[in-house]
Amino acid sequence: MTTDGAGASGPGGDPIHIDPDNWLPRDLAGRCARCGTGPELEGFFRSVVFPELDMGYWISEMIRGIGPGEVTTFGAIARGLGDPAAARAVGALISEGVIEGPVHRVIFSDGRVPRGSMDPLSSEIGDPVLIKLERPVEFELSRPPLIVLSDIQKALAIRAERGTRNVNSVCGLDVSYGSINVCALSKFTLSGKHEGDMTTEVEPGLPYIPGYLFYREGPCMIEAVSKAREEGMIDGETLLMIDGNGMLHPRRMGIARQLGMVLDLPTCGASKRLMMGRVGEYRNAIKGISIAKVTDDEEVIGASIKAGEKKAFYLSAGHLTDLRTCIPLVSRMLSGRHPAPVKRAHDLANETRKRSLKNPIGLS
DNA sequence: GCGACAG
DNA sequence: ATCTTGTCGC
Repeated sequence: MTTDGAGASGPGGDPIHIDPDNWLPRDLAGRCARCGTGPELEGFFRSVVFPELDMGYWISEMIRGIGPGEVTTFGAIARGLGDPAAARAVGALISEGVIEGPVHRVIFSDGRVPRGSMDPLSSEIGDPVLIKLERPVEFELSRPPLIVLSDIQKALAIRAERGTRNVNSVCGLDVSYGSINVCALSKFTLSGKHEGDMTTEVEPGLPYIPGYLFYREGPCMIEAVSKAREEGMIDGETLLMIDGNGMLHPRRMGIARQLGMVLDLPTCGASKRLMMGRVGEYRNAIKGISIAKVTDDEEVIGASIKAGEKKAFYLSAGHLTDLRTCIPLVSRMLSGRHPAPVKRAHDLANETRKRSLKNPIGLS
């Protein structure tokens, strides 16, 4: 890693250049495109990509170049990382106190100073009001990590198999976060009968960044699914139903589809909030269920499903399945507003995490 | 006031 | 997602 000392990017100033030679291996997207499927692709993520997901380190290396009297913003750091959508995640990491370096020199883009940074900034700059007049330092990374990660998603989208696979059961999958993090799986038959659960303690990858959910929860879920496979709870014809999106994603590679490709399993996504796209006209389906298409420029990327007058949820195909297959399947197993498998996995993950606070040896 | 980016 | 009192609804 090298930086160009100067830093001050006042009017006409240069951004801080960073050439991270040890952050992420070179040409990860290209390697992903050339990588095989099945265990080989899973191994690529487990041993090459996931160990590199250290956003705290990336941010620390960036802000160590901000000198006394200079400031930058949460948004500038996020842009430097490759996606402005990461601004809140940058703020969250800094407020957690896990970032090394002069974190007090990171302010809001409107000039406000985060709580806790006012005193150290005042002694460096004088009147904090004048901070507004400073031009925040920008960053230019030769290989922005979030660009690398989104390029991997694009590479996967290009090589994605479009066929469908026969399904013999459905398994909901969700993670609950706290002092410990718990991943839960809940298996159901195609007719909606509950068949079993599994929970396991996990470690997340990146913090949550919209569009990159797979890099947060994927490592946890892959770990949990591997375990469930070993125990015979799921096989190649188990449809994984994930709390999130599949095709309903800016790069058509939401967590459900990316996880499905990596694990070579059929997957679909069910989310509570619409991430993108336009909701069409609702049409009545079976048993008081109404359904509308979710489109992005003519392309159908998902469906909005409403049970009765309840709020809708958003279903999208992941890997080895399609909406036409998923919609009837999911419609037959609704539990209130949501599909039973994700609802149960969600509740189970939550309960298990909270229960573990009182009984630290209670995980299965 | 607008836009509003899954968990 | 999590942090949280009392409250509303099936």
